[in-house]
Amino acid sequence: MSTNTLTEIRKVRLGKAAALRGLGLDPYPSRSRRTHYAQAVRDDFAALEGREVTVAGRLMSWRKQGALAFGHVQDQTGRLQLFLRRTVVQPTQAEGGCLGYADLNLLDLGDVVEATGKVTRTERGEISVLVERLRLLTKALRPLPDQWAGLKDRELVLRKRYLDLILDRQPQERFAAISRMVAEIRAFLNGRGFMEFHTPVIQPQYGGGTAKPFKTHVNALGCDMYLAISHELYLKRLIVAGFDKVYTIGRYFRNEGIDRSHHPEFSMVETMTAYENYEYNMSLIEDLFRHVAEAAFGRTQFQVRGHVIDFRQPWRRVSMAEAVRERTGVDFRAVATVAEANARLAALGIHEPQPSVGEAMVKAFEQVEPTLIQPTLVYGHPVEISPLAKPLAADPRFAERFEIFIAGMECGDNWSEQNDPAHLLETWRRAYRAEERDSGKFHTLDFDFIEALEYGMPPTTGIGPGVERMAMIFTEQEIIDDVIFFPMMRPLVAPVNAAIYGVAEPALAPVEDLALTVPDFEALCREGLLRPHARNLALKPHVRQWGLSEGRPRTSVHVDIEGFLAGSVLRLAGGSLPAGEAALKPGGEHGVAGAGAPAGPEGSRPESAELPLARFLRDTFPDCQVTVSPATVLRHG
RNA sequence: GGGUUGGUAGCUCAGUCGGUAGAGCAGCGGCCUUUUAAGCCGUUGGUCCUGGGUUCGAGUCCCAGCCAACCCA
Repeated sequence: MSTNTLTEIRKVRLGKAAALRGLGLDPYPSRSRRTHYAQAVRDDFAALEGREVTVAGRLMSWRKQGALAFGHVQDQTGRLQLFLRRTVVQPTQAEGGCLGYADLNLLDLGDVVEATGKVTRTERGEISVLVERLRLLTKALRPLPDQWAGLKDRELVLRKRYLDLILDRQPQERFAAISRMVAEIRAFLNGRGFMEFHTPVIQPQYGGGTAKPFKTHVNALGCDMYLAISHELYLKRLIVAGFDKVYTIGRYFRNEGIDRSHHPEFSMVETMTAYENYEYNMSLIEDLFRHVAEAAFGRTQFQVRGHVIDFRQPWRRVSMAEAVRERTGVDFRAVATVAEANARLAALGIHEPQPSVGEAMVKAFEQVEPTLIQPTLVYGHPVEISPLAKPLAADPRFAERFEIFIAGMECGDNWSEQNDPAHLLETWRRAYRAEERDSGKFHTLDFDFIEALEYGMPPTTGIGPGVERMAMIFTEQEIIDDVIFFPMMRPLVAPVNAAIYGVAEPALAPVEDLALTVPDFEALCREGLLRPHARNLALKPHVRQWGLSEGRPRTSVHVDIEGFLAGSVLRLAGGSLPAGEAALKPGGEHGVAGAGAPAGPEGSRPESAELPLARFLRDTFPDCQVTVSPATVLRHG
């Protein structure tokens, strides 16, 4: 049989799965009886030699030598050799699900197997399991990439990260380390008395930062919302509520550029501590990094961008003004006017005039950043760029705010929170311009938050180190995609998969909900404002019933129309009706449920009757072929 | 945003001056009682990213596009 294209390989393997079923073996049984990990067998060989163990994992190598066979299983801890003798392996038998030596050709590399047998050492000295019972746990339908070469295609590594990890130990260890790192962050904060809370990812206002948000729509509420660009306003509400030390490991979404150190979706550890100020946080962040280094990685020195960074030393603390003065010779504290500040900037070779002295200093500071190699805390940012921070008592032109720099990278932004509601409102009002609402340049006006502050938030301070930045430092990676397991990429259906799965075109885009009702939709069509995109329209009615257990059954109905919108599905709302009424309305004037009165018992498929909407479409767009699927009925509650 | 590079079999890669598309691994068939770059022999397998163009003839040259990476801002 000719087998080489992926399609053919897949067919052969499906055939093997069928053959296994023919032998009474389930190619996808429900569980394993593993007793030992590979690593444990190797580590405890002295104690385990001659004793029976069961190991399980992916079959990674396979060498048959007549009546002998050798292979390796790989589990989370590593690989272990399987040693098979024809005379020792139990023959195929349905009960127990054992696969015998005669049927080993039904196994493929990449299958997940379980092997039971005595721990032994082969003549060449490799610790092995002399297999007595072999079970297939999962049949793999696709071949693994070449193991010797590994996955080289960077695009494939990113798109199919799981393959890279099967083949390569290094990224496997890296991502495990990142997981440990996050666990240690939690352990550290919990140990300091912090409480972890969830804050909303979908927010009506994207407050707490300046960045372009992702916009989304909440159907149930009929309004637009934003994915979080920050979580601090919610943490502060928790402080108002009376918790003194809170944190979240938040998911952040910023609709901005992607490069080697920025990703639209990322995470930060964000804390809020009441009754303390930024100086508390300087110590907290230092201790946090030191704890993570030692507890999750067992060392304090790391290679970052060609520098050896040592987290054991106390971190340097310097004011931004002083750091700029040291590096450039310009002391912006002594600069009185914007004109003078911009002249100083120009002298430094920066020909981008800034609107304030403070912002000019920040611009000049950009020259300093790359020189901050060992962990450095830079405090005293200009208040102009610190609308949520408190001014320094000693010099109100600067804020109680600090940033962390490591190997020239900014690794966290932190401050004493502005808790004067009148002052904050004033600041926001000054900066806010409605027409630039979604530009990402200004804080939004979150009156609900101001209101919370007006009840009084104690003095509060927070830190916000980026999880990915920390991961890059501690795992010594320079590209953010190497610490994000699933980096964001354009969706892609490979042609070979399109063929295998019978996808003619890229899958339809997610449902486009215009929040239109059927009558509105029909009216718009009649007026010629809406026209179908394609000739073939497929109507799919959906009936959803809920509230049955509460004795208040409700029914909502909607129709998806494929082909009406280019590349997406149009969903028409049918509203909600008391149960029964919808069911009893076949062909009711606009009742889409008429397509399939949900009268049958649960799970039954109602007959598809003529749908008024379908008739309308046929009448209005005579060129179109209109097909109606049976209604899908969903019941819950 | 700019520049550079890449996309050929499931994977890793060759492909000369424009002349019928190649290898290794995986797969398939056979052999084999101690293997470890994965035993030995045989064998199969292609949307050369897509679409145009030039040409008797395009993986190769030209144009446009798609996807990605790397570097710079």
